[in-house]
Formats: sequence, C-alpha cells, structure tokens
Amino acid sequence: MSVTIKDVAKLAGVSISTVSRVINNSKPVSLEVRRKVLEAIDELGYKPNEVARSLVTRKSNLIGVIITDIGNSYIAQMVRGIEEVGRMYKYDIVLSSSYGNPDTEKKFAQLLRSKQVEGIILVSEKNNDEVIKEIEDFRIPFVYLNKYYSNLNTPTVSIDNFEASFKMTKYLLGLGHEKILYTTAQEENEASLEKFKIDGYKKAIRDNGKNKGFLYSANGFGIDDGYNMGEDVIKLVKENNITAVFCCQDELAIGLINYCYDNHIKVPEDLSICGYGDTKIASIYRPKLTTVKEPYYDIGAVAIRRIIKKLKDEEIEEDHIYLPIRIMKRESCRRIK
Amino acid sequence: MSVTIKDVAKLAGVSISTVSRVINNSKPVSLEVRRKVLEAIDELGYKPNEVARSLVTRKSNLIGVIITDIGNSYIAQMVRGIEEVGRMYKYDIVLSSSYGNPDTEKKFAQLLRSKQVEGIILVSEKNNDEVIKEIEDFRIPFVYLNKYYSNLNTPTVSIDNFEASFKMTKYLLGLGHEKILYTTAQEENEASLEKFKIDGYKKAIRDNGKNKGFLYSANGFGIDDGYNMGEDVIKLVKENNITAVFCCQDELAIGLINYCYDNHIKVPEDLSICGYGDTKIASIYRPKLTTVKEPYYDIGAVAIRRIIKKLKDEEIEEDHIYLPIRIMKRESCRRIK
DNA sequence: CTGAAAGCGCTAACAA
DNA sequence: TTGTTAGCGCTTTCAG
Repeated sequence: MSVTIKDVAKLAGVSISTVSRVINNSKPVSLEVRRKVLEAIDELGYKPNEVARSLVTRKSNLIGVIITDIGNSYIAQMVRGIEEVGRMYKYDIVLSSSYGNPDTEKKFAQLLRSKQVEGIILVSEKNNDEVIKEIEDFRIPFVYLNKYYSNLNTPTVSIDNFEASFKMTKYLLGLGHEKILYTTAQEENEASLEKFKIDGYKKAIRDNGKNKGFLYSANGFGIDDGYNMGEDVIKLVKENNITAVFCCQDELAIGLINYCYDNHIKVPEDLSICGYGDTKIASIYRPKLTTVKEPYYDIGAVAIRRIIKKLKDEEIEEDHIYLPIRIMKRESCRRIK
Repeated sequence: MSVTIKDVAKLAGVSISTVSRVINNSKPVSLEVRRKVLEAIDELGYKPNEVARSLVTRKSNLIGVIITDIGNSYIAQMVRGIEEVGRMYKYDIVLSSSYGNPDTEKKFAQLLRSKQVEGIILVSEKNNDEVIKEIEDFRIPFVYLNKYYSNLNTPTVSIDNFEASFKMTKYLLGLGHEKILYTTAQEENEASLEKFKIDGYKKAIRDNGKNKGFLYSANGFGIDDGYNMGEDVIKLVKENNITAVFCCQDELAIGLINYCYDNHIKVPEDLSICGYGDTKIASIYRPKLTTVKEPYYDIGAVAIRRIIKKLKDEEIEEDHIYLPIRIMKRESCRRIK
C-alpha cells in the first residue's frame, strides 16, 4: 500500500488540504507549516497519485500517439520529436501501433480517449477519413501526420512537396543531367502527395526547356519495390540515355541502388540516383544518398507543440504548417559534363 | 462535458451500480435491464472513464517503458515487441526517452510510478544500479534490458553472448578464415558483456588450434567508431594477413565497411567483415552484413510477457531468460580456400 | 437481481 | 493562513 496525502497530513499534523497546497503551491502556506509538510513528504517518500489528480483536474498530462509502426525509422524520428518536446511541457506519450489497419486506428483512438489523453497525434500511411472524423468528434487537439497522402481540413505539418521536388530536380539539372527519370508510386490516388511532387519535377524540367521528362510508376514505396523496379528502370535508362533517377522515396532509391549493386551498375559512376525523405539510412548507406530532407523530428516536434499550444489556449497559426526543406547533396549523384 | 455513468443510469432508469455491472459483467443483471442499459450506452456513446476506473481498481493498464532513444533501430524493435504483446493483454505503453542520462532515467521512473504504471521496462545502455534499486523499491514487476552490460540479480532477457560469439567465430573458421580479428570496445568495464563475447571468440580460436587470435579495442560501439578504427584495423590486417574481422556490434562493422569503401578495399573480396546484432540496416546494406541475430523484437516481447505474467500471478521462470540466436550468413563474409 | 452508500486519492470551493 | 467538505467517475460492499 503506497503512501497517500492522508499519511502526510497525519504525520505533519495538518489537514490534507494544506498538504495539497504545498505540493501544488496553489495557496499561501506559512513557512513553518510548509516546512513540516515538506519534511513529512520527504520522510514518507510521498509521491502524489497522478491518477487521482487527473480525475479531479481533468488533466491527464497524457498525449496519445497512434502510429503505423515504430519500426519505420522516419516514424521513430517523428516520435522522438513528439516525445522530446512533449517532455518539455510535462506531457507523457502513450504509444499505439496500428500497423496500418484503419479499424485498429479507430479502436486505439477510442481507447486513448477513454484514458483521458488530452490530445492525439495520428501518424498514418493511408487516408482514413472515418478515423479522422472520429477523433475530431472528441474535441481534443489533434494533428494528422501523413507523408504519403494529404487530407485537407485537418491540422497537419509537412513540407511543401511541390517545392521540394522542384528544387531537387533543379539540383540534378544543375549537375548537368539532362535526362532525368522520376519514379513515383500510387500517383493515381486522389489524395496522393505524388501529384505535387510530379508537378514540381515537371515544372523544373519544363523550365529547363531542353528535354521532356520520364516517368515510371513503381508498385509501392518500399525497398523491395525499388529493387523490383530495377529491371524496368534500367531498361528505360538505357533506351533513353537517362543519367539520373529521382526516386519519390529513399527506400525506392536504396532498393534501386541495391539492384544496381547486384547487377554491376555503379552508382553514381554509371547512373546518378537520388531519393526523398532523408531517412536515417540515407547517410549511412554507401554511396551516401543524395536526397530531400524531410525533417521528421521537427515534424513531430511541431505537431505536439501545436497540440500543447491549443491546450494552453495560445494562439495557433494556420492549420497546415509547412517546414523548410533541404537538399542533402551527397554521393549518389555526380556531376556530368 | 463528456457522458458519465450517471447519464447512462438516468437514461436507462436504473442505478449506476447496475450500469457498472453490465459494463463489467461483474454480477448478474436481468436480461431486460441489461438491454435497456446497453441501449442507453449506445445512444449516448458512453465510454467509461479509465482514469476513474483506475483510481478505484488500482489498475492503470499502463506499463512504463524507459528507453535511451527510439532513434536506435534495435530499441525501436524492442519497443515494437513490447507494444505488440502488451496490446494483446490490453496494456498501453507510456514511453520515456532518457537519452542515456541516469538522472533522467530515475526521474522518469518516479514519474511513471506516480502515473500508476503497473510495471516498468528499462532499456539502458549504461549500468545504473541506483535507478535499478529505485525501481525495485516500487515493488512492481520490472525487467531490465541492456545489450551492452549485464546486471546480475535483476530480471532480464538476452541471448547467451558467449555462445553467440563462439558460434560466429566457428562459422568464420569454417569458411576457411584462420586469422580472425575481433574488435571489441569498453571491454575493461566490469559489467561489460564483451567479456563473454571475447571468451566465446577465444574459445573457438583455441579449439581450432591453428592460430592465436587478434584483439582490437575501439573507442565505442557506433558507426563513427567503426569508421575511425579503420586505419588501425587495416594496418593490423595487413601486418598479420588477417582475412576476417568480427566486430562486436553491427554499427562498428558498418563503419568499418564504410571505411573500406572509401579506401577502395573491397568487402568481402579483400576482407571479410561480420557484425553482431542484426539491426535493421544489416540486411539492407550492401554488401549484406553477415551477423549474429539478437532477436530484439522477441526480447521486448518476452520482457513484457514476463511483466504481465507477474501481474497475473502466473508462474515465472528464472530471472534471466535466454533467447536463441542465429548466425545470419550473408554477403560480407566469403569463403576462402 | 437491484439500489444505496462508501470510498479510491486528490483538488477546490467555502468557511473560519 | 488553515480546516472542512463536496465532489471527480467509477467499483464494490452491504442490504434488501
């Protein structure tokens, strides 16, 4: 049986309200009494029961985070940002992994709500309006994070994908590449962010004015998909004298480079390849991957910051927060004359 | 204002105890009344307040997990295991990242306790007896996970490091390597698991009987450390005709291979290199890394399973649970005649 | 089978 | 400045 406020009160010879006052600093308490209470607390090793506290204050100091899978390094980075700034404001994180299942997302949202979390961050990889509606019904601060699909009307934080893609293509062009292949995936999905990225790419190609672009559609965004598209892509490269491939995700790029490695095509000597995301592996891999940095840590940090602002009734900027991007110029793309 | 048990009771025309009984199935309730209550619950969209529930039942259904950094992929895997089996038993995970600071670990432990978590898993990378003592004082189920250092007398789950290292060395020997360098780090630390790994390596070398072993001590376990030891290691390799390097961690191996890549030494053609851990990158990297698989997911899963067993007063096996290992035979080590 | 009432540990009026 | 008291939303005796 753990020690409660009553025990402290008894030992200090005061009422429980007084004890409450000193631990919360909510009302003036005479120096003498405060000292006695503090002593009693110390002697008993008393720690307030946060559950009881939550019940009366209606503040759990908990923020629910629903993710697809912490095994994805970009999600781990986001969670890192979320946790770290949450911590600064004394919020704890309750983590739930949905593994992409919408029903699970919904169930977890309800579960979190019944645990009285004060806000929810949903990191999803599909588009799931129903869950979003459900969470919005809770009327607690909510941020939706999705690196693949957009969902208008829901607070979110991301990069400007059009601009990012435009800049990367410009960079490639600047390196002397004239024929650049953009590999996308699932671009037919209404809400896919690929739309913007393709547009950015096309705009840069168009601005350059020398060549038309090349588009290839992979089956997905994973390393395997990157590897599997290898044969098609290399064929395309050879037929059209393409010198650079801009992959819509790092994983795709890594998979493609792996395919090249296995088939004795040298990157970047024979072919320049860049990615998008700057996931952890991008800088570890050899050749180091040239890529667009999506600041995952910051995205998480800003997301929870927004929730906390809302909780504190601070002024909120617009619903969609855009974070700055950077082109990470590394080894996988070389300059050609 | 959210709907409470009172609202349900009123709408259903029964007492709150009856409502409680139907939601908990704790006592018989007549079919008719049950139906009415269920209807009311449904109509109001009632969800029990878990905080209030926790207060009276003293069960928070929360398990606290203190980690160093979710950015480490092996930790992400452990957390994945923890979360996934926790979920099966209806436990939620509260995550706290200490970034290796012992004071922070301790503070979080106390914080978690005051949030009434029912158990704690501490994933640490240093040895911190004080924190362990503190947590043990809580008298709640506790598991300590540390891939670098051992702490006797505290429940933990790991692999048998001696055996793992022995097996890997055997495998290298079997590939025809006679001169194998083992690169360690921090082996002088009393509690370091390196002791066991070095012993396993030495035993295999001794059993083989042909050559003495070679030991090199890096400055740490990271990719940078692996890269930085490159010069020394390659010198050692050349001077002694070493053909294989067994690194005590995957990161060290990756760093070393990166060094080789940058210095035009081919792996495995010129030198075989293997790691230890089988972190995510090991199978993505090219060449694919030959390594010892430490089953991080399972370690997390078994750890929380143990906590839940304890919570349910099920029988507990011994304090130290050993999980089976596997040698992942991949590309970075080749057979030599 | 059902309801009234006590109480989990704490905060926050309200009095004094 | 301090104590008394009424809850927060729920579970759980104890009567009936």
